[in-house]
Amino acid sequence: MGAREKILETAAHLFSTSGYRATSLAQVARAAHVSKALILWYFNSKEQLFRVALQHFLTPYEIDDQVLMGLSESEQVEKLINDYYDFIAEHLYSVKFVLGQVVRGDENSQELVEHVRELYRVYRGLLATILERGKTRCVFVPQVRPTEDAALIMAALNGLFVQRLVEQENNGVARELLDHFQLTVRERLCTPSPHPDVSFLSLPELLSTQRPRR
Amino acid sequence: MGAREKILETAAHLFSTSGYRATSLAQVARAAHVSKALILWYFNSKEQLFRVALQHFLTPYEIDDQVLMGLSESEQVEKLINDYYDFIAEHLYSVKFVLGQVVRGDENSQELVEHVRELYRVYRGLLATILERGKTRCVFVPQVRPTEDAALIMAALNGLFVQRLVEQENNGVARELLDHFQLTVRERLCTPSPHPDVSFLSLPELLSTQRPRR
DNA sequence: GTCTATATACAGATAGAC
DNA sequence: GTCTATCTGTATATAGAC
Repeated sequence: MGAREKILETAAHLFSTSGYRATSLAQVARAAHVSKALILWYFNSKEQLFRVALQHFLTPYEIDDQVLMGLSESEQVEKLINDYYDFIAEHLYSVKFVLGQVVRGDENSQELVEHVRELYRVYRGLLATILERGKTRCVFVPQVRPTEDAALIMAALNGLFVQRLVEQENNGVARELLDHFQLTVRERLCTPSPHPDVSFLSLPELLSTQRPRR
Repeated sequence: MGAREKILETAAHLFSTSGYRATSLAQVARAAHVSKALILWYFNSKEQLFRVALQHFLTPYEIDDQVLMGLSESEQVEKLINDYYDFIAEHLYSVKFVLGQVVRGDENSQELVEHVRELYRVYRGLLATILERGKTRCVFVPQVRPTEDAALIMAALNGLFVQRLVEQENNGVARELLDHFQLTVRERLCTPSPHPDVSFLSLPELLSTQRPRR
């Protein structure tokens, strides 16, 4: 790996974990085993280094909606939720960083935040579309309000992420909560099966009266 | 207002919006119309100024659970949700700051974050207790899992907050989402009335029937 | 391309006049 | 109490040798 690449990778990592101001060129230089001067030879200023380095963890922030082909609406929702969660878990340090920039309103990363904001909207729109389709196909309950419920699902997911940050929980506990969330979402969205287990709960029966076929 | 007070207020505001490192004593001094030396005469170091200034917006972070007296379990949940949301809306800039510290893991505000973490746990515990009681009293559906559902509700609330930050939405849109969330929570928790009006919206009536005495 | 040496600016903190 | 002047460290950035 060339020195330039090494610098970029190191900078992306340090900026992500410590933020712009808290990361000095000296730190980057030490961690990348180069001199400060070399960094400024490639990138003319700290700010430029920052911008270019951001592309490193901005590129993978793309949505691939091909993978939803052939799944039922409820499976699609389930998959979108899991994927979102997995994505955050996998890119934890950079997501944390972006959140930090959002919170601070740092002017150095306006473009970054805007990009993420856009991805966020796309994701939510995708969810809403699926909810809408599932609703018209009567796979989902008619009370579903696509836009609002999509926003709520996204909010809950973001909240689970924040919860994990605040509580400093390990992934295990958070996973359990996600499973519980998946369950809750299914119960809220999906039309109950024609032969519900009536033994205990009365709600499903109630709703089953207004349930047409697939 | 004395110079000391002026410094404290200015510092609290600047630290809250820009963070510890990004706020210099010179800035504080300029904004408070005093000299740097005076700041260090009152508070011996920048860090100490930071700590003392934090108390300014840490004090109001208390939970008053007396106000829940005389409400039904479902009303209690509703109130807790609204209060949490209102609190965040009201203390937006300091909550943003705390979130920023959590995200960054800043060692200068360990105590602050720990305090908030504790309040968060108490709030969640309170919610869980109410859910538990409502469940045994059959005001809530038996599928309710107090701990998990409380955590989920908190997560959704935090998520709504983050959503608002990311989307830079005005309070109006966020309010609508909160109302939709309240509705969703009620539908999930509350036992349906024995004679639900299935025609369109059954919920408000629903709640009025099952409201027992104190 | 990569380095050392250095310029320049600004941070937090101290000394001491008033 | 409040100030000006100054010290010291560290940050970004430049100059120039190799």
